[in-house]
Amino acid sequence: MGEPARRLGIRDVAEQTGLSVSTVSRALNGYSDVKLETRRKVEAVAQQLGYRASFAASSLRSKQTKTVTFMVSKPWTKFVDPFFLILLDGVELALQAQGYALQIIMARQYETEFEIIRNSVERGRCDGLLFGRTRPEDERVEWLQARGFPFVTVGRTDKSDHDWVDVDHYKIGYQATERLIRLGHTRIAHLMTPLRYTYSKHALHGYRDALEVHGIGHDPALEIECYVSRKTGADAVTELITRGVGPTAIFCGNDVIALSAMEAMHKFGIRPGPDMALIGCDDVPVAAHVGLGLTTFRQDLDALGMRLGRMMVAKLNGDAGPHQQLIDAELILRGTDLPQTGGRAE
Amino acid sequence: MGEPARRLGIRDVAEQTGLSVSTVSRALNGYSDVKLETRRKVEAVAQQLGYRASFAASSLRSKQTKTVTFMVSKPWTKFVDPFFLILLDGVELALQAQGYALQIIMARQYETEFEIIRNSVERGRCDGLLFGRTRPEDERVEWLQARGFPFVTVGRTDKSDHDWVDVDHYKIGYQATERLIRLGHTRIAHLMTPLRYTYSKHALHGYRDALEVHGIGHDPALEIECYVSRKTGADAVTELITRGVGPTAIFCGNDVIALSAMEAMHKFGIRPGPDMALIGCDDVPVAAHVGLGLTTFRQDLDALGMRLGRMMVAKLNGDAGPHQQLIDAELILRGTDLPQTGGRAE
DNA sequence: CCGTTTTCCAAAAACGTTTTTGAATATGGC
DNA sequence: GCCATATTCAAAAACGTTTTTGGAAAACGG
Repeated sequence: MGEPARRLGIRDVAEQTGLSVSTVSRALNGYSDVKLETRRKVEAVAQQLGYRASFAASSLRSKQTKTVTFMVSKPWTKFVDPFFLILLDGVELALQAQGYALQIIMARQYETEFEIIRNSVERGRCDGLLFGRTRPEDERVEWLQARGFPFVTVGRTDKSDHDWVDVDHYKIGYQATERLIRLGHTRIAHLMTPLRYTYSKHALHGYRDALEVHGIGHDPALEIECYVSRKTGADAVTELITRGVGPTAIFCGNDVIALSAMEAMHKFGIRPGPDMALIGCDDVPVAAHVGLGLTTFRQDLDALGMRLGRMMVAKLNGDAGPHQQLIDAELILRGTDLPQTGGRAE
Repeated sequence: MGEPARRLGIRDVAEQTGLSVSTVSRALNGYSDVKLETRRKVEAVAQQLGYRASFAASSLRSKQTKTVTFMVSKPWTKFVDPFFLILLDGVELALQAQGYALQIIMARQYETEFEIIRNSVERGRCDGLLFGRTRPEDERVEWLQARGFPFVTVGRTDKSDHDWVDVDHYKIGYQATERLIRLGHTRIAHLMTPLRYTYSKHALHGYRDALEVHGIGHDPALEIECYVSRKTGADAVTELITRGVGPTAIFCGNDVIALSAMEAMHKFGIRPGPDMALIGCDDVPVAAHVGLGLTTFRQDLDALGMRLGRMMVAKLNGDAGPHQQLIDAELILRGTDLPQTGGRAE
């Protein structure tokens, strides 16, 4: 028999405070043309009533959502790559400091990513977009650029005129390979992350350049592309062993591949480290605790995330750009980067 | 000098098709009072123009967002617990099938969770809410119940009249403990997840009940609460060893704790398994590959997620409920659940 | 062939804000 | 004391949809 439970609206605050709706709105949104005393009263009443502006209404009228969407891709979430998660933390921090909210959305597969982006952008569900796993020719980037919608990517593309942050995978590939060469290795395999991603190519170039600089030619049989499920690091190791192409060291594109590779080595009775040097990338939590400790590269993801967030905010505030940031990874020496022994069985 | 680039609106579709705005809306939303031929034409034009309804406008008018928010807590994202991530996959699948979108939002700490929920609900940013890490007395649950806002939790509270899905941690605790007792152990420690969470208490009860049923009293010195950073599983093991309370087996509330415990054991020269039986919970990806293989419990998270999603949809569709689902975990026997040897040094 | 129902569409109201515009009052300079 | 300006607020328009309401034309029943 009661009221039909209307939504608590700005009108209620206006009535309760004896002011007009417009004044209440301006008071709550921090405009300067409202007396301090009035603002106080409005805030008090709003607080007491528990009023908050309807998101739909305010974003319809003001044409901004004060929200940034980060799109994550499924393959990574499945195999629980900490990469994006830790990144998100920094992003959120940076956005929040400027009054923006972060909202995360999952994409089941690459084909749907584009659709998700279109939907988010065309329906006006966010003011800016963040995503990773960029490809050299990335249709998402092209579409967003054409529309002039604000976005920052984690990773580069072939186009250079958009905002991005990225880890210097070229340097990682170069440093890892050089480290292994210095340890006396000459037959160094590279278990690559999927080459469709730009960063995989960067790592590959670093790897090849390091070999070349030291007078070692690269051998296609030692370069194997790995995937999350189809062909894992273990599969690649099996391939290397059974084919007898005889590497004595392996540089893996990421730790998941390295971990998987280590597992296969155990099956073959090969000790990661002493029998087969190994360097990974990402420094996943278990890397330090597996076997002798996996030598790998650590990235300051918190910093990367913060930069990502700040770049987004800058763009949203009208800063033209393009802003681009390349950050270095740090080589974490542990137990698996051992010298070439030569005295191995076989 | 061109047009000021107005947003593409439903009006444009109406003009292009020669119909009224209302008819276009009804056509696009699948109402039955529009001729098939007309609907086709509208859809074609909308498609061609690339029109999509403004989210703000449509949700303002229709009072629904067709969106469900899942709130994840930071501690878990930091330590990259795959738990919620895999869960999310199932949730998304179930929601999407019913035309709902899933949006994820991070909470930096528990204090902000409540604020985030209030903001999402009061500003009308979503139609339903999903979250985990429930506590026996959970203010989030109470507040949402009082407001009558649709939500489903992952985990139970002391109130029984709301929707939830949960893993039967009582049974896990009971089974793990019983397994260790059957192996001859009588001094069985329990490294607990934080007791503020309901599920930790369930596991503890299962542990204690199993002991009691087999005539073993529980020893407070063997029950140690572990946290993600402050007091880890390693710290707890150190405490157990240095205090000399002499357990021969440990049941850990989750695998992260177990992994950390194993690390400490190595420091003490204790072999997980032979010297100290160990059972974890969650079956994180590395569990199978660490040492002898960690014996643990696997939960069908995909199924749990799907149920969670379907429950949410049911609630959104007006199904009264309450719906509650308890799912069993499966004991995965690997290498660390070994019999009591008795012949250990000291 | 007339009255009734069904089918299909359009006009207008409504959603809850923010922004624009304007106006009353207070303040300042001289 | 008067004009110009600053301060503070209110009325009304606008945002882009969906929903409500109504009405014309078509189909139907007898």
